[in-house]
Amino acid sequence: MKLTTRSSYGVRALVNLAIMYDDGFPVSIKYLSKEEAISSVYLEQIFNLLKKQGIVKSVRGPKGGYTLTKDPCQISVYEVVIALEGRVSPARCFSDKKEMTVCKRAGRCASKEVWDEVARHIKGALENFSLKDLAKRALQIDPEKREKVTVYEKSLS
Amino acid sequence: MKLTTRSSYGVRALVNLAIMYDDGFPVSIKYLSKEEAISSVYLEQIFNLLKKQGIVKSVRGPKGGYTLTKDPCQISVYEVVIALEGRVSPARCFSDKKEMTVCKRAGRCASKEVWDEVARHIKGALENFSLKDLAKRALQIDPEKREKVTVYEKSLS
DNA sequence: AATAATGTTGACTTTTTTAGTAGGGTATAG
DNA sequence: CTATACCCTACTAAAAAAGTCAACATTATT
Repeated sequence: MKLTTRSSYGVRALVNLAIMYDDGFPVSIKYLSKEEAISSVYLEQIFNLLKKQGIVKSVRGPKGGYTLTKDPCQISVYEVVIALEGRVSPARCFSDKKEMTVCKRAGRCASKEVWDEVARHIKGALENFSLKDLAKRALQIDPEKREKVTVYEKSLS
Repeated sequence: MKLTTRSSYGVRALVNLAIMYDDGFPVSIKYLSKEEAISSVYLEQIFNLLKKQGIVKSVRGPKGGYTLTKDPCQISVYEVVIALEGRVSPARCFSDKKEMTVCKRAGRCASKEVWDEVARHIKGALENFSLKDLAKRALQIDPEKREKVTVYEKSLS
């Protein structure tokens, strides 16, 4: 019942974009990878997926980077997890995307109903958090965060 | 965000024990592996874990097998999943068993709170299902189930 | 126009986990 | 005694996850 690092790295990185959203600066992989201590090459892959799913857009060249396509309060963690993980259902008897059933026994399987219910709960919980919420919380928790952001943004001007 | 086959196999197999609980017969791996179409050697491993966690007890020798240690209405799917999966938390920044934190950033990590919340929801959902519930449902769903059980139990007498 | 800082892409490698096998035990009903 | 169960410790193959590499495309700045 676990997430891959893609989701957790992805969410952590996106929180930074959310913090800087109003300022309009694109955020570079380099900054993110330093700030979150994640391999920059790996982060690139992750942002590739996020871009494909329309969660971020990119700006190339110097002072380039990524920005959110929507206001952070409109992006739920659920959306991000689905983009990076593909699904949220604990069992593989069925998938999130297609309503197509994989396991042949699913029709006569009582436990399928359990996993189904769990998936609904997970979805509900994840939908309840927006990137805005997390950004707010991150600033509360880490007092140095604001400062770091300011320094980075100044380096772009 | 997925479960391994251990949990789903385990739950499916245990539903059979729950159905036969009142009759007092031990259920053999052989029967379970046939009934649920799961490799019998693999199922043995799974029941080994379940036994270690005190969910089932075993009877050796001919007509032996496994039985539940408690009434099925007192065994939640959560208990089973924890026994087989070890945890229910989506991220690995912390574990279920020890309250020990693994990720160094956990203290300053806003997203940890999300995974925490999700874990609570998953736990809640899983605790809401007992093996008794599933047994009942399984009999509703599959009309032939009762018959198969009867045949098996007769072969033991 | 040159440069350097960025994103883009696809293939590659390594590590970890999952799922399952093999093959030897031990206990016990009949 | 023997067949039928559980018991235990390895081992292995396959898949997935995590991460790396290399070559390239775009663009702000000078």
